[in-house]
Amino acid sequence: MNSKVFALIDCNAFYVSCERVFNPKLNNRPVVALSNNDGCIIARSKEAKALGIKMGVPLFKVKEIIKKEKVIVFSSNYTLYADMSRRVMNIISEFSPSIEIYSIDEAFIDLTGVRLNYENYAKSLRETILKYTGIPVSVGIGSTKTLAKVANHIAKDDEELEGVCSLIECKDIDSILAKTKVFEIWGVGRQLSQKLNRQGICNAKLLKYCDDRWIRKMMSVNGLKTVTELRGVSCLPIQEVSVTRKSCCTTRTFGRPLIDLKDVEQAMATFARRATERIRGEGLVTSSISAFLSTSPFDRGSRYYSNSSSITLGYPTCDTICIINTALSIVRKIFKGGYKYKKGGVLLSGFYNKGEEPLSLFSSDQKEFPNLMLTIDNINQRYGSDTIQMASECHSTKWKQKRRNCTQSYTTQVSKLLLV
DNA sequence: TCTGGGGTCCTAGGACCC
DNA sequence: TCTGGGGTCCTAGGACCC
Repeated sequence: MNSKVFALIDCNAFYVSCERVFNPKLNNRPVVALSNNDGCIIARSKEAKALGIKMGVPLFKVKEIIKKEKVIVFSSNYTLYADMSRRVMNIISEFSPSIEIYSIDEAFIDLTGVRLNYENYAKSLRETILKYTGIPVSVGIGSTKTLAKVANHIAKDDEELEGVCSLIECKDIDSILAKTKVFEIWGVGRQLSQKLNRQGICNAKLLKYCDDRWIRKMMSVNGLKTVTELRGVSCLPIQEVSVTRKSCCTTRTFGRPLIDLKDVEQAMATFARRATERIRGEGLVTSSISAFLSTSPFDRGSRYYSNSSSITLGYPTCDTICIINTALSIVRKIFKGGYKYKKGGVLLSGFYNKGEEPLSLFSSDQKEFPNLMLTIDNINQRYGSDTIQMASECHSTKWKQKRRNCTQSYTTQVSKLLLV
């Protein structure tokens, strides 16, 4: 048998589940978790879904339901979620040597050649994760990653399956695909599904039997891969080692609109510093710096403005001072007075591993402070990421985001440990 | 009052080369 | 009268994912 077996492990309502681990009173209650700036709902418990609260909806649009039904609302606590994710992933790695961590709450594993019953294996994985971390997961199993995704949806929806669904022994995958809307297929988003629907292709079974050349034209090369995977032919392998990233950005919606250049500069200096600290932690240097600013696209009362620009450096660097200065020079160029800025960001790209960057013939005036950077990183790692800032940030709080109801860092700070 | 953040990949079109 | 063909590289914009 040369057919492959993939499993997708996906945490159920991950952010809500993390909060429940440390506060069991939340069990069986409607709970939601919010995006940054307390803007949108990005995780919902089963009970909250049942109230009709949709994924991604802005908080203010469901205020009524939340009040009436006493829905519990959390600002997102990424420090906690990242640590809980690490624990879940560690357990999954023990069940398969071949794992791809796909997102904070999802991982693919390769089960090809496992001699045990796949469903039993998945059930024991699920029980172990629940027992050791308190996080409930669903497992979908299929001969391709795309089919494992389909199986995972079924495992989540059908309570009788106890969180595990395998399509490996399934004799009639087509009838399952017929019940899967094209929008639910991994890799088919809003635009593509509308386009397919207009052509009369509304479910995965119809898509599976379309002509290859037609699919290539409609959905481009990745779309053809998706459809090939629906047919049971694996084209998307497990990506175990994370390849070097191609870009790194820090962007935020400001807690309130900024009007003055000085306030915008302070926020953007912080974004530049955080992005630089991240690439430095990964041993990278950047050769291209971009910055963007925009007003709110939802504010009908004001004129919309958005602009960005980038600068290519003559010499790649990971020096915070140099990168902040470059970012601020872009900010001064794209900033226009008289607008209410609501969002900004700094994007770094054109990376090299430190020590492998090309040397420049003309960069003798380049000033860098590697020892200073190392010291700052050590301090910030130990005492919290914003402990040492650059003077250009001015310890600014004007742009700071809303975070009305955020739980503490139960697992990453000794002083915040839960007392029992 | 109030609408997230961080990524990847593909394509079309323009500039440029000989 | 009549104005090629083949290629690379870069960028902006749009699609997708969680």
